[in-house]
Amino acid sequence: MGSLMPPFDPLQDKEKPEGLGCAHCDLAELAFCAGLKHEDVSRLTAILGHVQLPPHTSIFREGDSAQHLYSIASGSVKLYKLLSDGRRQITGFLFPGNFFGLSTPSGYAYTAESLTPVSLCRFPRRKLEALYQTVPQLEKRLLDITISELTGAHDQMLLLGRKTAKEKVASFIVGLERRTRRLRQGPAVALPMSRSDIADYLGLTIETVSRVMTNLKKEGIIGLPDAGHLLVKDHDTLARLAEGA
Amino acid sequence: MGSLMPPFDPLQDKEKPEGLGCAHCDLAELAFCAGLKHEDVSRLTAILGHVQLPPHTSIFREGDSAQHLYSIASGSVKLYKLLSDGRRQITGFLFPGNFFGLSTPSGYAYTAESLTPVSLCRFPRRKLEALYQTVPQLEKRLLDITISELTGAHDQMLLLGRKTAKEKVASFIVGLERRTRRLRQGPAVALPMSRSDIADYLGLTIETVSRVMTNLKKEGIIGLPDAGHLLVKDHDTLARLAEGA
DNA sequence: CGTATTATTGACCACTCTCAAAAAACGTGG
DNA sequence: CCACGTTTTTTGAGAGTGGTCAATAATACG
Repeated sequence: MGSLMPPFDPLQDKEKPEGLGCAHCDLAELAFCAGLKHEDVSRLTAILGHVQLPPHTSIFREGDSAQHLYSIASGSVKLYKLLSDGRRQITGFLFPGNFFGLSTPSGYAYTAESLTPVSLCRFPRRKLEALYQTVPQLEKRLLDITISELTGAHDQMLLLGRKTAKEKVASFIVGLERRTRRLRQGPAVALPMSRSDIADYLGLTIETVSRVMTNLKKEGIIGLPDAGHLLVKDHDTLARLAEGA
Repeated sequence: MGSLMPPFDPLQDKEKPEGLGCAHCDLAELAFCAGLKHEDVSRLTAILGHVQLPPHTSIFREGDSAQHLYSIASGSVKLYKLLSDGRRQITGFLFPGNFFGLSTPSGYAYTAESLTPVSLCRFPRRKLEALYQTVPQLEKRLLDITISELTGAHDQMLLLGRKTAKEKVASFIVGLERRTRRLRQGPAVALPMSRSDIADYLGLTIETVSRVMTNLKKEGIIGLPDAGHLLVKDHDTLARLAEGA
């Protein structure tokens, strides 16, 4: 499960200890550097640090005081919240170019954990906030990102509150396919998360997720070449299922 | 159902057609004017318009091109999304001081509708964005508001995906009580929304909401003096239920 | 390979939904 | 102000989707 998100070579980052990078970052147009002038990107580069993490490692926990913001260079990450008895809700799966760690004064609202080996850009919150004055574009960019995340959260609320199991799984696959489109070469969609993660993302059990996946496969809508990969065979039908039509 | 949110007098706004107000707006510390200098508040006042609406009136619809942002002066509002077959998810109930209408380039992500008679401050998006340059505080404020809404959305995802019917209703009551605390005089919490609205907010049916309410009442945790009002009798037990403990 | 973990499949069950009816609240007009 | 019809809420009986518990199969890993 180490090479599920292939487009970025972890070695690339390991070789340049700090400060470098970002110049040849393929993600320029994805990450929140998007649309910044070269000199402003340099200002960002000046304050960020690079972090490498193995899979299944906590990046920060819900309630921790929020010292950093993160952008994913390679690998994937999950965000989740827990109830006291262990029930878990995964609030998002993140991929290269995605941003996370924005918080209220009461600390991070969720736990962040690597799914695969990840390479992260880490921005000290204080320093980033100080940069707002020099690069006001930055704040605009963060607002846009946050609004876009809020919109996604609303979609997920509709999914969790009102969709059937089959519609939930279909929505998950459609969303995953879309969000990882530019990161793939082949037709197979990587599933870096476990069935348990998918279940906790959709408000279902692993058994139900497994049963629905099997049905979709039997109906010829998807293929499951191996655990860890998925093939969208009938995108239209899947999209129609996802919208509950 | 016309006077359920009593602390603000609709007449007050009717008498001053445009432009005035805001100076004696009790909500200064709630709304996004919070912490602005007097002259900056004036700049805001200069671009905003006042809107009065009767209950059960659409303010804007999902997908509409987003021309305005809104702040509630008095009354309450619901936000919701629909599936093609009519299934509905209410994503939020809003009260005086709350802000809504932030959107991505693809338009509003949800429909907004008045629950009671409402008095709104309406900000033209273009003009507000132009003000960012003069009043950078504004953008910071909007970012804070959006992050805070995103945090709330994550809480709601946990509720929708992982809480039982009883825990959902308890969470709803606790949240409503907290969010309307400074707007009440008496001990009774106003319920400006219908059972159907509550059901669509919690991902339940009206029957289940009604049954759970009846149970909570029989257990002496809440009181239901009349439809439209609710009394929290055992706040600790309710809060414990809400957290699933 | 052998062991541990994860995913699938099966049988059964329960929480919540559906359908239906009664009760209460609301609005309207006489 | 009350009678009436309408809408909303409550209550009840029964059903179904998805959950629980358990066993098997597949996969990962040392």
